[in-house]
Amino acid sequence: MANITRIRFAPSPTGEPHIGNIRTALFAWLLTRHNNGKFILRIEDTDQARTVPGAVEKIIESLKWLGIDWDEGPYHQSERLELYRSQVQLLIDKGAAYNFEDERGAAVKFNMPKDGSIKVKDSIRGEVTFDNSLIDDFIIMKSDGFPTYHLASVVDDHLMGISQVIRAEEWLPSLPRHICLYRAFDWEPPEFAHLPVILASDRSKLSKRHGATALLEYQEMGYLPHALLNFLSLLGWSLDDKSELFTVEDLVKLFTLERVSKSAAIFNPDKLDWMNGHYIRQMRPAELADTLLDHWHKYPPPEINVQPDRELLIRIVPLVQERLKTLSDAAPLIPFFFTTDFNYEATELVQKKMDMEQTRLILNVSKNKLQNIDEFKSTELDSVLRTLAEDIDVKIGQLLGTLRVATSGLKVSPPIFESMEILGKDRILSDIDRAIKKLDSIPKNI
RNA sequence: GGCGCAUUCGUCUAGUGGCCAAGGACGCCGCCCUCUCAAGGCGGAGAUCACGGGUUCGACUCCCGUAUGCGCCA
Repeated sequence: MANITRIRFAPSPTGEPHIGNIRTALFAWLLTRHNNGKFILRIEDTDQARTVPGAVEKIIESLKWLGIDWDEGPYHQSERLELYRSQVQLLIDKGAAYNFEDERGAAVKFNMPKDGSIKVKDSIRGEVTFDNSLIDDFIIMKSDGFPTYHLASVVDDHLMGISQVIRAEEWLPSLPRHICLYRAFDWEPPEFAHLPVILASDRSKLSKRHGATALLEYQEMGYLPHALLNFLSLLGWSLDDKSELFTVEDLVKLFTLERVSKSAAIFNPDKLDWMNGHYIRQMRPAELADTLLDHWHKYPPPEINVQPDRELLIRIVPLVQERLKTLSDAAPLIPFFFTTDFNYEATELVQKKMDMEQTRLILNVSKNKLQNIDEFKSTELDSVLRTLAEDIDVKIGQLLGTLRVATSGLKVSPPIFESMEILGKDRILSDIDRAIKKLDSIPKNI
């Protein structure tokens, strides 16, 4: 009731945030918003040696891309050193910590209880138990004057009023240390939830050798933020036995820790592709066109080297929409809409079970028929060319196959009648002329 | 090595003692549709619920052990 939910995402700026980091952020954020709480971003940069320049910017960019917003922060632990020092001094004064020295200099260690055990309730795993005698005294303040993760995170979580600590499973073994720290400070510990990890397909930790692991790489590859968010939400959480397509609002409404699973999940790119394609198919043409324009602006595709016209693109989009798994799939399908300068081998004009003469015939008679069409509409093109194929006794697929290459330069293309309508009569006729010339240039050795 | 956590179709998962001779999704296979590729529709294969003991009238579901995986510490 009066308990206000305050949850933090506390990444270390040691590189680009990967899928696992962001999934943790997502779950923490979903729970916060579900409870109408405050979400806090805290940068844990107390390990100077591992801090990577630019990492904070990448963290922020990643979160913003997915729409994960925060109410406070980013706080930087490196700016709170005095605070940690005074808290450590407090512990020393109480006898809960002590100075010690080794070859690297003077540091401070925490005095772990030497016997007994710690039982803690984890919101996901239930009660977990640790034997104190197995845990050594540990460093809380390093010789460089920086606190360790253990000290800094406990101090900050308490002082920032964090109600639930949501973090990855890898932190579970250090939970007893943190509990002891809370006790030494005489503070009430927050609730803890340790999320299952995300693994690569060989069940090992996700790493660079498994391909894309950084979240922003998925942006570059043309995934939609909503698809990624939805997909990630299902890695370790589920609503029931059926639902899997959720809006962000649904997720916020439905997400609870009770439905988070305990076991590690393997990242399955195939399913992500499917989901991304699904959300692409659901977009309005203008919406997809704008999304593509944005994507191309940020990651210019090699296939299109002009600035595509938005209105034209809106007409093209319905032809390719259902053929896309990612935004990056679009450009290779449509360069011929933006240039007549596409290239292909003359032999590609010749369809299976056809020869040069038949191909030449197809091109010539098609040209004649097309010339006489006044309404250059797909339905008209459809019926005219279909009739033509029958008249000259070739399969419609063979006829269209030749025209496909002639007008797009592609063996696999968007639907041909609709494409021709957009391209217009003049353009199509000149494409066919070019094809005929190309065909004539083939040395006759068949 | 010690400790901790986990273990249902290839993968994500549903399942909280009888509704499960285990359901859904992705992927895969087949058929239909079809101008290519897709999308879509229909159907199929795919899990002795890691293994072994208990508890119980009854266990995927509870307990113990083993194995394996992952993590943390050194």
